[in-house]
Amino acid sequence: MPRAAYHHGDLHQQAHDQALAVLRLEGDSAISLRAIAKQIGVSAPALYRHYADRESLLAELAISGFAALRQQLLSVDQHAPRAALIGIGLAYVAFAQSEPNLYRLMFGGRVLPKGAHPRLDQAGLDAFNVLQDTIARGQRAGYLKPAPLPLMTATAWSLVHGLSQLTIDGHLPNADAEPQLAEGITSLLLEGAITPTHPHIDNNEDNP
Amino acid sequence: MPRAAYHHGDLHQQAHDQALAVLRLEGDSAISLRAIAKQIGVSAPALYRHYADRESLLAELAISGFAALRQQLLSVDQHAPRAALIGIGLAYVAFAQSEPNLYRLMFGGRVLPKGAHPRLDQAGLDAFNVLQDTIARGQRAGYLKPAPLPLMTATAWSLVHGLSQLTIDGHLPNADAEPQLAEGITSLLLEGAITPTHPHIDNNEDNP
DNA sequence: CGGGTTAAGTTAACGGTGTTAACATTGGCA
DNA sequence: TGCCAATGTTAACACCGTTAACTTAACCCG
Repeated sequence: MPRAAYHHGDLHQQAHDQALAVLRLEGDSAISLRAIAKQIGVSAPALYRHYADRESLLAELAISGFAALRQQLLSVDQHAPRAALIGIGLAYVAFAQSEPNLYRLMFGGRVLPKGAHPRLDQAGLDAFNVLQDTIARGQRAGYLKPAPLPLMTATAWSLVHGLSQLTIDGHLPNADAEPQLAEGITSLLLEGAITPTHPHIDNNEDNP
Repeated sequence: MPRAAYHHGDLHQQAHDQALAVLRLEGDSAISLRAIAKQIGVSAPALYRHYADRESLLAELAISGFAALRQQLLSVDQHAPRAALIGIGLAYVAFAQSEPNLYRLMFGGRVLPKGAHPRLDQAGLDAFNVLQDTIARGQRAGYLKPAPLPLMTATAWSLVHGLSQLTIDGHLPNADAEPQLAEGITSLLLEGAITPTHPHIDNNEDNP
């Protein structure tokens, strides 16, 4: 077996795990190849046999993050359209809140420019498609308006992503009542924000 | 007056400007105190007379960013409620798209943990309040539902923030038709995503 | 006007980083 | 068995943020 062997045999996976642990605890900027190598008990350049550079390591973490997010979204019950939509939203926000640093890496944008890591882009698309399919199902069931699918998907994605980002970074004042917040927001999108008493008369006067 | 003077006289502002220029071009991770000092023609530790550390410099950039965002939101015409709400949304997204790297710094979350820079938190709140006031006005005018104000504000903020983040990072497929997208999304939130059959009149859309 | 206090700059240095070059070791296959 | 490719090693380069100790200049006050 591997008793201080020259060839480690498991370096790739072990570096991945170690980096993920550091990411969870301290965020992506705290991930250091040298520190990871030292922790594993290997020299720093050894990591370059398994990752082209630091960014590739981070990309791989983000890829597994998107896969986990996708799994979490796939586990939502798709029976009733409304429950499915709200369930997707709650699952999405719950993922972000349970893995804030991983989520920030996945969507940070600072690292990982769009086209640099094709597998990353694909993983993001795969998660995106779960949400899109749920919306399309809601439309086919007649529950959702027949608005253009890209528009509806962009709206839903923007809403859950924005809420996730704002909550995990503490930007929302009145941060009390979080679970109700996510559900209330989703409901508000579904049912609309304007008063349903009259069909919209646009140029309404505003003073009392 | 000061030609190659020992006391620079304007170092604080000049470092701020230089850092902002680098931020715009290459993002916050490319901001280096040593490089900025060299560019200005001063030694690196001189910057520590004006900024406690690198993070403080970044915080100051973010503060001025929030002030600029607030000004842009304040310039929206507040006459008609619906136009005001859509205008705020468009102005918000336009700001993010015109200053993507600055916007990422302001909301990145990686740098600048919540309570570390009180002036930053206050600047964010000031911008937040412009949006919140607009929503409250819409409620007083009877245009918006009388839902809890924090809920409505969180929803609107999440939506525009999410859309901004997703578009500037290129996460949305079908990224065509951007201006329509922002307006369509805002309208969708206002009028609701579900088919208006539920409010007990003339329902003929049917589907199991 | 002169002198001291202090704000604002200097160089030198510490420990850390990603990354490359050149070399060493090993496992597996012809 | 012998070679080759994969996978490690050490040394080194060019950066980085930050601190300590020192120097210069500006200003205020007696």
